[in-house]
Amino acid sequence: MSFERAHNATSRADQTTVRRANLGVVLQHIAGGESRSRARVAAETGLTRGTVSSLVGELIELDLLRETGEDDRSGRVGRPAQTLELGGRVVAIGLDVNVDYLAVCVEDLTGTVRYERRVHTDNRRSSPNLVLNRLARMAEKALDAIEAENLVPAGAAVALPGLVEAQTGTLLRAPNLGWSEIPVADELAARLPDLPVRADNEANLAALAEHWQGAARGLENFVSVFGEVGVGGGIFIDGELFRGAHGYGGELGHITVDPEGPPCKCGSTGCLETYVGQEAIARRAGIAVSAGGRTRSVTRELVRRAENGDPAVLRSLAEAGRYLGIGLASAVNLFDVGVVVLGGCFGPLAPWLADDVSTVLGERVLSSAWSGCEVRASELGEGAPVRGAAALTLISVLAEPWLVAERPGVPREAVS
Amino acid sequence: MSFERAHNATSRADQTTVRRANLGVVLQHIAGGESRSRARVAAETGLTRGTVSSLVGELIELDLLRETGEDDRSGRVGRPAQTLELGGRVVAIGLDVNVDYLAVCVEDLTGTVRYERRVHTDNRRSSPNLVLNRLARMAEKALDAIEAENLVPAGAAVALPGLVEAQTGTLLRAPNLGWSEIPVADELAARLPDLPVRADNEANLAALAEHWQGAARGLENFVSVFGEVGVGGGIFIDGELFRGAHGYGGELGHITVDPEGPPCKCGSTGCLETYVGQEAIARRAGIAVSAGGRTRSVTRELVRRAENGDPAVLRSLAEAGRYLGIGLASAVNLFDVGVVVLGGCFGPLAPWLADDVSTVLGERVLSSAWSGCEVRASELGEGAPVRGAAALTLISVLAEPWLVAERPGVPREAVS
DNA sequence: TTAGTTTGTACGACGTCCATACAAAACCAG
DNA sequence: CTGGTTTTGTATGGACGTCGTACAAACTAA
Repeated sequence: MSFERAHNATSRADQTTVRRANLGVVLQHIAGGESRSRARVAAETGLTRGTVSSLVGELIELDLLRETGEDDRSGRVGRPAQTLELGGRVVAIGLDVNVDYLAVCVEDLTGTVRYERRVHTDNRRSSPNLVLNRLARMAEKALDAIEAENLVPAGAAVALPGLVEAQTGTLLRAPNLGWSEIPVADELAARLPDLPVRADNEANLAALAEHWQGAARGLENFVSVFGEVGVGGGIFIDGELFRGAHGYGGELGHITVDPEGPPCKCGSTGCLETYVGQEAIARRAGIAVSAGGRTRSVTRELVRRAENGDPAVLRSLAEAGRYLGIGLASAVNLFDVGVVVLGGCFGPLAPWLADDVSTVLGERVLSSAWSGCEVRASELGEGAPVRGAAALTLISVLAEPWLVAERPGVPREAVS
Repeated sequence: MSFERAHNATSRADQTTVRRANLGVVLQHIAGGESRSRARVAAETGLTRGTVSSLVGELIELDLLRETGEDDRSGRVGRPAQTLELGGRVVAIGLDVNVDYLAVCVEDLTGTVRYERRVHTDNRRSSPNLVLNRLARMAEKALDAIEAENLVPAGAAVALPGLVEAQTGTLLRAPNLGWSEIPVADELAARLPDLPVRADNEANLAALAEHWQGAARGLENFVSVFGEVGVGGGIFIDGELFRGAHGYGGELGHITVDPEGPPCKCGSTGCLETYVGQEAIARRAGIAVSAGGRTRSVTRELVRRAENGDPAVLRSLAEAGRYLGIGLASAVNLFDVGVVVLGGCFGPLAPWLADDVSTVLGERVLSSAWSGCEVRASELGEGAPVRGAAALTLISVLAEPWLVAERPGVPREAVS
């Protein structure tokens, strides 16, 4: 199953093109909302009931839809509808490599988490090879659990804290991990036979997760900023993750917020990350950050002290909010979105950040007079990247359902 | 002819969908490049020769293709091809309202300018109504010229120096013009019967023009910065103009380059425009800018003095180059493009700007180590917005050729 | 029980592309 | 000059997918 997106490459169309498009339309319509019967889908999509019947039949064969048969509508005239529900056995695997943990999760088409594990290890001190071995073993256990429940994996994706070339799944550079030029997707694919593996930036996948099941549910356009040791950005435009030309767009952390500012690991000066990265916030707040310290515990300490009204912490967070606002304003001016989501460590800290961010956005966003910019806190927090990694595959399946038919693992005519 | 783009709104597909898509594929293939015969188009698109024949036949009927019959290939075996050429009578009108001039042009599908007029007037001192009347009269003269040559107008678009809601064609705010909340597209449509009119930001349209016939020909991804009194940005991603959620994205001029910088007209401080707007450059260079002075003469003066080695001017331009680099670096980090085009007044000044911009981009762009960012000077200069306005319609026609059949002005079966 | 309403399926019509065959127009070899 | 080869463009039947219509199924309301 290949996942390339032919965004603008106008390619020749065919009857099969029509069929595939309509399979996607029907599946997404049922996934997205209220319609739960063939007749309603037909009425709302404009397709004929006959056509919808045929499409639904194929989707049921592909194990992407189920006919539950229950219809609990009362007092309505006419033959009762056969209720359609999303998904049977198709699931996706999400993986996450961060500085101080590895994570895996399994999610089905409805967004329900069916399996989840998280292991805390300092990945800065291990070689990429060792870490990927460990992650592959975690994925294998997840695959065992999937098999035990008679589910079928449609694919896997891994979230990485660095610059990722999305097309090839290569990690170009992860300063906080100390890795560079690692073909992570290929390495994992070699360790996990018969499973398509993709790789993407953790901030991108966090944004995807917020759109899929989090604070940005249903939003077609928003910017999400993901704070950990580094600061990443995920940008959603027209219902799609925006990756830029090569696949490593949306790098919010290295927007210049002050050209005379402190030097950044990236080689530039005054990057947003040097002001609102976790280390910078902790340092200003007077909290010592050991080299091997866990990022989550730092955030917890910040939250604890902020709740107790520690003035140094409150000052530090206020400054962080201001700089976040400056950086986000540039992104909002360029992308013209109406919502900003604060994710990663900014999620728990949002109560002390959101107001300042909001104020600065009001001052610096050109279109704020017409369409104000709303600031929201992440709902998924630290778990967003793994969830987004799973969602990456699931969203592909919803958009291009026919691809699962071309997978060897998913029998076209399953024995059920 | 409606021009809405259903970007991600996966809508039901149909046989007519297939036909329309393939009409676009064939037309764009002939427009884009080398293929000039049915057989070659078939071979390169993957369609059958028979199907291409049928599609070409329809496109000829729509007056979008012509069979010139001449084939000057020598010494090649086989039956000679019937040469196909773009476009017969279909043209588009471009309009441009700037601070100190009005412009109109007529362009055909091959990108040839068939008519062009430019009138210098101080539009800051006139009411919007008066200016639009004047512009409409210029457009009418262009329509007369079109009719005299037996051409058919497919539509018009107007470039505006301000925030434009692209969907409705409403000018929300043009600080340098002193206009706000003017439904320019509707106003012009009312004055120009039977002609679909759209409106867009001048920087967006300048970028479109550079892609269509200028310095960014053939580039799928680039950022263009357009300097005049204000500073605008146009962003091209995946071969399409990026407009953002509401249609007023890409506002490069109001990226923050220094939060402690001077106040900007937009209400913020330290915007890129306050450093590299024409006034700022001229002021630092010691050139007086009168309130009603023409922007073009200021640029000419700057170029003249720079050529003579005026140190104040050279210092001012070096500083402008540096700040342009800082602002563009943020855009390049977010959009992940490989090329930057310097347009508007930055075009003629590029010899003194490009190196500094390039240097700063090398320092501040995160991915510069892998894919360096090239800086180019605009080829169309001041004329880019009008040309882009015409191109807006022409590109629509190439992508969605069937729309011209639904226009009353274009007879489906023309008498020829 | 009967009429009315809604759901899902069956079947023929239509549109579009594909595969194949064929005619047309050139070049090449002898 | 003539016949074979190559390439181009057209014509025709088949495959595929949606549409429109008709019809059976299942429920409500009177």
